[in-house]
Formats: sequence, C-alpha cells, structure tokens
Amino acid sequence: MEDKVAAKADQAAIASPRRAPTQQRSRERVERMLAAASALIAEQGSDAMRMGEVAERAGVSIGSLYQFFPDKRAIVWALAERYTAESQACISAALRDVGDAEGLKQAFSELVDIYYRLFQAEPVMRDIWSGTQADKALRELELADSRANAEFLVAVLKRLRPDADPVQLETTAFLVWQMGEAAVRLAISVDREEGDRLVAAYKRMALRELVGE
Amino acid sequence: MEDKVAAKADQAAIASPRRAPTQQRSRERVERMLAAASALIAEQGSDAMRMGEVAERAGVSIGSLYQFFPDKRAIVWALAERYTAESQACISAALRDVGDAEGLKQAFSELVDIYYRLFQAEPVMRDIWSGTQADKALRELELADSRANAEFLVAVLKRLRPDADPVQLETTAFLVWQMGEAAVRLAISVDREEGDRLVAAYKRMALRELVGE
DNA sequence: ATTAAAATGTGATAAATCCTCACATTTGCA
DNA sequence: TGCAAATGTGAGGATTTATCACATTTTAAT
Repeated sequence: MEDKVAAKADQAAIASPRRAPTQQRSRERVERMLAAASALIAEQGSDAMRMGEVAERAGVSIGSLYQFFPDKRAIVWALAERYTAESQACISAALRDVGDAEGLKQAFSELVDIYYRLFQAEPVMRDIWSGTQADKALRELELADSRANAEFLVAVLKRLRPDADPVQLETTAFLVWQMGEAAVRLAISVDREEGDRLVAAYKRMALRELVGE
Repeated sequence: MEDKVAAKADQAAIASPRRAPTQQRSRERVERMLAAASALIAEQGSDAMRMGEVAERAGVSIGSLYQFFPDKRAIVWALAERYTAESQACISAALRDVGDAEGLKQAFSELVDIYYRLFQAEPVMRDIWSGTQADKALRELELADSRANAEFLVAVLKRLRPDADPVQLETTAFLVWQMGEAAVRLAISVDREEGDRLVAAYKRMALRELVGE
C-alpha cells in the first residue's frame, strides 16, 4: 500500500525526460521534438496536439518521442520549465536593484507590462499557463514558480519596510503575484481595450498594496 | 469550407442537451445521469470520469447518455450551470440591500467566506472551476457568470459613489471579483493556514479598493 | 581493429476511450 | 386502436496514447 502512495507521489515528481539524451545526435532530435511540439501548440493548443503529429513534424518515429518523454504531458512540462527559468531570471534582474518605493513602482509596472505583452505574443505560453489547472504537475510547477517570484518581491519589501511582519509580507507578495497572473490571463481573454483597463486597474491595486500602507 | 467553420462555431455554442427530455421517465433518467456524473467527479475528477462508468452508475445505457448530452463536456457544463444559477441568486440577495460602506464591508466579507467554504466542501465545484481553462465553453460560462456577479457589485458601488466614472467602476468590480475567484482557488490549493491568510489578505485588498478611495 | 555493451531508432500493435448508428421498445395522442 | 414521436440499447467504428521486441548506431575498453 505504501508502495502505491510512493509511486503516485513520484509520478508527479518525475515527469521530465524518461531518459536523458547524452549523445549529440539525440540531443538535436529532442530539440526538434520540442520545436515541433511548440509549433503545434501554437497552432492548435496543447490539447489538440497529437503525439503522432509531433513525431512526424520532428522527423522522428513515435517510439523515439516516447524514449525521451514518458507521456504527452512531459513535453508540455519541458516547454513550461524553459519559460519559467527564463522569466525568473528576468524578474530577478528587474527587482534586484530596487531601493525605494518609487523604484518599486517603476520596476513593478514594467514587469506587469512585459508579462502582459508576453502573453499576448506567445501562444505557447498562453496555452500552457491557461490550461494549467487541468494538470497536477503543471499546476505545481506554476505555484512553485509563483512562490519563487514572490520571494524576489518579498526581498524588496523587507528592504523598504524592515519593521513589517515577515509572514504578512510573504502572504501579500504571494497573493499580489498570483493576482497578477490571474489578471493578465483575464486581460487576454477579453477584448484589447477592456484588457488594457483591467491590467491598469490591477497595477493600481497591487501598488497600493505594496507601497501605500 | 464555410460549413466547417460554421459547424465549429456552433459546437461551442450548443453544448447543452442534444435533446430535451420531455417525458417524466426521461427527466428522471437525466437526473440520475447527472447525479452519477457528480459522484464520479467528486471521487476522481472530471478528467478521469468515464462515460461508460457514468452510464453504468446511472443504470442507463451509454446510448441513452449520448441521447441527452452531445459529449462528455456537456455533462460537466450542465452541472456547472446549476452551480452558477444557485450562486448568482445567493450573491444577488446578499448585495441587494447594501446601503452604505459598512454594509458593503459586511456583505462582501461574508460572501468571500461563503465562497471559500463552498470550495473547500464541494469537490465537484472545485473540480469544475479549477479545470475551467481547458474548456472553451466552460471558460466562457465562468466569465459570463463573473460578469453577472460583478454587475451586482457595480450596482452597489453606483449607489455608494454616484459621481464615479461608470466604466471605472465596472472595471474595478470585474477585476475584484475575478481576483476573488483566483484567490479562493489559490487558497484551497495550499495548506489550510496559508489559505486562510491569503483569503484574509484578499479581503483587505478588495475592500480597500471597493470602499476606501 | 574488434567487439561487447550502451544508447538510440522504428513502427506495428495493444489498450483505452469517445461517440455513432441501426434497430427495439415505450409513450402520447388522434 | 394504431401511428408517430420519444426514448432505450449496446456492439462496433474511429481515434489516440503508449508499449515492446527488434534493428541500428555509438562508445569505449581490450
């Protein structure tokens, strides 16, 4: 019985490549697979993406695909991981040098804009982070990513308000960050004009919470 | 070619029962189908729910199931519609008699608590509104529901601040409402203690936006 | 260079699932 | 009563994921 539980826990944790490509040849092929998947997701969404089509477009057999990805979700996960790594670097850089409230306003506003534009321009990212809730592993990746990003925010807040309750700051930052992701997802699912208004409203709300107390 | 496009557009719009049950017999059977689906979703989630299992548990043939529901999503949609209808009535009642800022605080805080507890207690609702993003039709149902609920809030705000920009009020209410749904979904996906803190933080943030200006 | 082992590649096919359809039965009603 | 509409059935078509036994290529040790 314990085995079953352990196995289930692993299932979510593994997800990544079933077998790491060590040779040059296979590394290139895996790249082609990811590129093919990315293109198909952009065209039809990850749900409509077919493994056979991914293999065909990557110029490999379906067997090869499953050699490196244990299942369909693993491909999406792999793409999602790249996005989170990239965006974390970007966010960390943007918040690293913030020293006062005015700087936070600037940096935060800019980050929201970047995120908004990214979602508008990147169908793959949009698809992955919109369908997130359906996939347990992806959901957890997103939560972990969000927590990591919120930490950057917490670091800034601790500098600006050293006497505030740390737990309170953590909660606020995490909430504000998640609200931001939700706001952007919402904004891209309505028409452009309303989306812009919603993002602007979110910015005001978030900044009021972050700097004005 | 145009036919294909038209058909695809309809596909999302129809969703509801393929054929309305007019006789008593079939109405009862449809209820059994929905009850079976509800139970299975509570046990395993809507994704793992199998049409064959729904039919079996409802004591009907798979053919009967498809007589009244065009596809799997339609069953989930039907359940979702009931929840939205119920909750809209509840929300409308709670906000109808609000006359001043203090009343709004009370009513809003109570609504958030109810919503939070509902998500904790209702696995079906949790499942449906968490996997929302994957299904275009469901996503639109949720958006429409959210807009309708935001309207109740707008009505209150217009009473409290008759000189404010109506468009601005709409935007704020819609955003606040969506953030609330996101906050509750977030809260139930972390441990209880953190979830409580997040909901409390959301309440403060939202109320500050709604009444304090 | 030889060769064994490891890594990689292939595609027919097993398995799971959704949904349809031709036909049977029951109900409402003229 | 009898007929048309509504309802009920479940085997089977169609699609798609994922596996597996076997073939080929690469690595590295002798």
